[in-house]
Amino acid sequence: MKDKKSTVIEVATRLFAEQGFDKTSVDNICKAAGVSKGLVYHHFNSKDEILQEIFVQTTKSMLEMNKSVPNEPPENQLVKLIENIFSQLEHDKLFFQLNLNLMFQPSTRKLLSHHIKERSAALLDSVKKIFDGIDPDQSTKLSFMFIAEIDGVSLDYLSVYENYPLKALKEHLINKYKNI
Amino acid sequence: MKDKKSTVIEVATRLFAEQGFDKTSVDNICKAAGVSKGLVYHHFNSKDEILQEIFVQTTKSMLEMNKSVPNEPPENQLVKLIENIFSQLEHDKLFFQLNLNLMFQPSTRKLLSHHIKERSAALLDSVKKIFDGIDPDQSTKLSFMFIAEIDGVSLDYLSVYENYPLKALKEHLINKYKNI
Amino acid sequence: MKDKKSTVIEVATRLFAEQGFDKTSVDNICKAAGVSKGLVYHHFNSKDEILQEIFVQTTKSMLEMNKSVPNEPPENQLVKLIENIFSQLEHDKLFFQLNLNLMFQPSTRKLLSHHIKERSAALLDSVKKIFDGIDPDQSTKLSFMFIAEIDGVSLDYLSVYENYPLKALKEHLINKYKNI
Amino acid sequence: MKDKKSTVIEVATRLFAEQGFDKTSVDNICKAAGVSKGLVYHHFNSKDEILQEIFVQTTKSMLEMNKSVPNEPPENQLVKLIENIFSQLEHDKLFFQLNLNLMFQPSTRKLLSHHIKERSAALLDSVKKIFDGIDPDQSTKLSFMFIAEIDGVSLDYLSVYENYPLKALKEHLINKYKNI
DNA sequence: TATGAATGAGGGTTCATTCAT
DNA sequence: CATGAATGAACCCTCATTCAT
Repeated sequence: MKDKKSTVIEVATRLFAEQGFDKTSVDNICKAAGVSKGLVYHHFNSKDEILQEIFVQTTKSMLEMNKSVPNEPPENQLVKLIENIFSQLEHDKLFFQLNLNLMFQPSTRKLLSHHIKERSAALLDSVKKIFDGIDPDQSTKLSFMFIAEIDGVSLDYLSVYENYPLKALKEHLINKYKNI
Repeated sequence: MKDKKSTVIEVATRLFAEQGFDKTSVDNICKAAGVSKGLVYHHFNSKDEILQEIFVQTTKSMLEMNKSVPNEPPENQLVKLIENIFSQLEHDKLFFQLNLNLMFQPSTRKLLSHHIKERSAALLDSVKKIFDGIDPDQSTKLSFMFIAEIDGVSLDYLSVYENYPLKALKEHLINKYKNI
Repeated sequence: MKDKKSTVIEVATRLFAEQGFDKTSVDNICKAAGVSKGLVYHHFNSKDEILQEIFVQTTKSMLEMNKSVPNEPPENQLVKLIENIFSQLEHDKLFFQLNLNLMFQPSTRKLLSHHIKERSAALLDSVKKIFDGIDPDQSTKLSFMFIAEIDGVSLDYLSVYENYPLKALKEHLINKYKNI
Repeated sequence: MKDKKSTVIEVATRLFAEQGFDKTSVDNICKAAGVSKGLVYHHFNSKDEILQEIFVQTTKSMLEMNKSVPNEPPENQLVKLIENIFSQLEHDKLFFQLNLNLMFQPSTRKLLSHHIKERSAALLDSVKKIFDGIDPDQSTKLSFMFIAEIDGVSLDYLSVYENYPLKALKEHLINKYKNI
């Protein structure tokens, strides 16, 4: 049988993604997870702490996903990275949506500010390593631009436009970066 | 003396931006605006309605800001649009932050979904009109890409990275689009 | 009809006296006072604040009770004071019991520490003024002794011994002080 | 190594004295004592039972402290008793404070009512035996007065006045009783 | 003896909303 | 237009106690 603490984390992650952190009560989580309130507060000191644990786990899996393959030429790494991200985008919308709303909602932002900084720096670093192999002089600017493109597409796809031409934009970006 | 209803809207806008919609109570608004609860509920049927009125106003001023100048060549229009947006980004961070968190927080998203769709369509339309003058075959894709770039930069600048190289990215985009 | 805020204060005073502060829930108070929780929190910021308001009121009425009559000889003042206090002791046990448990229970002590200091100083001052008219050199010591006797009798009568010989001790003290 | 049950008693005594019975959770005790909840509930049936055991122990040591020396003249016994109590008062404030708040807080009062009666009667009895040797006709009244003086001084010293003239009052009482 | 996961009732507090004035 | 008292449901959290291991 699965660890109850893990169950709580899983359920909470889903509910936070679907309804938002503030609109998800601890009671919601308990009922959805089939556990008592006491159990939740036995494993976590507060609702905030549940969120923080989720964010840290999420960061780990994002970094895992973006791990570059150092032996390949940088252009290939970029292409693979793009393919990776777009594939995830399609298959785990909720996961990305959660991260967007955690980062932009003032209440959760404050709560996670330290973790957000760490994660962002790590992601930038990982992209910059690739661009250092392409154009060291402009690698910072290019990295920020690359990240902005990814973030912008994600945002528009996930939260703005229905019928978003995700595939077309993926091809567009792959074409742009494979011959950069 | 200023209209009390307008005062409420102004104060609510600021508080929603600073603290988030859910964490701002009607009482907060009343105290900050120096009016009574009765007054607020005389002008608005609910807290949700305050938010909707804010969103509609915000949409108007965003469209105003993005209004193209039809007589100029499309490249110039793009450049002017970019300059416009980046200038606003710098001078009214709170305004953009509010829009980000309203759109990505599930609770407010639902509330505003109709208005969000309208606004997004209008913005897309206004950009697409310009790209139609450049490359009608790809204007949709190019418009989405353009919007993604703007949105991504905004998002990273406003909510992710401290010391974001906003100016460098502005120049980068202007260079990209002025000779497209 | 009586002010609901006053009703809450009255009911809370009684319940705190009967059950203790910690064992009296806000819900208890609401039900006993026939008001809603919202009403209580509309008038008081917290349960603690209710207690503080009660303590301040109590202090006022204690000082009122101990007000000396400056034109009389000090011995008479002492006798009147003793008679006053013993009469109150008999007729308002709950009132004194409340004050005892508020002052000795660590949680309420902390909460009220400032008010407790003020009250104690005021009471001491009021007694010392009388003893200054009897023996200025020893007035401090005599005041503390007098207060200790009163406090000790109160305490033993209210909270220790059933069948306490309150009258006999009153006579004893009156005899002691009328010819001091 | 010390008995774990004794450790629990010691820790609980300290915490009850510092924070009050109601504000001390079983979990507080467990953590401070370095034992598990299961262990505590193995040795005690309930939190209340811990308190009762503490009170009984406390009573024993109080009676021990007040034990009179029958062969001496009663005046000397009184003086020795006063010196004993004041010495304890100075050196173990927490111990006395605990007893005060246990006796005056309604919730703990009820719980301990039987033990409180027993203790009080025993103390009165032990004092009365001395006064019987001085003035059998008035020994009851004198005993209650004596106890009231001691209790009043303790109460004011422990819980009311900072900078209490404890020594002066001790001398005052010793002078009063040594030539009674 | 000893652990700590698990329960569930109840605690203090917040808040959108209503309504008499 | 304007006030603010009043409601009641919901929220986060605490805690004495139980029990499988």
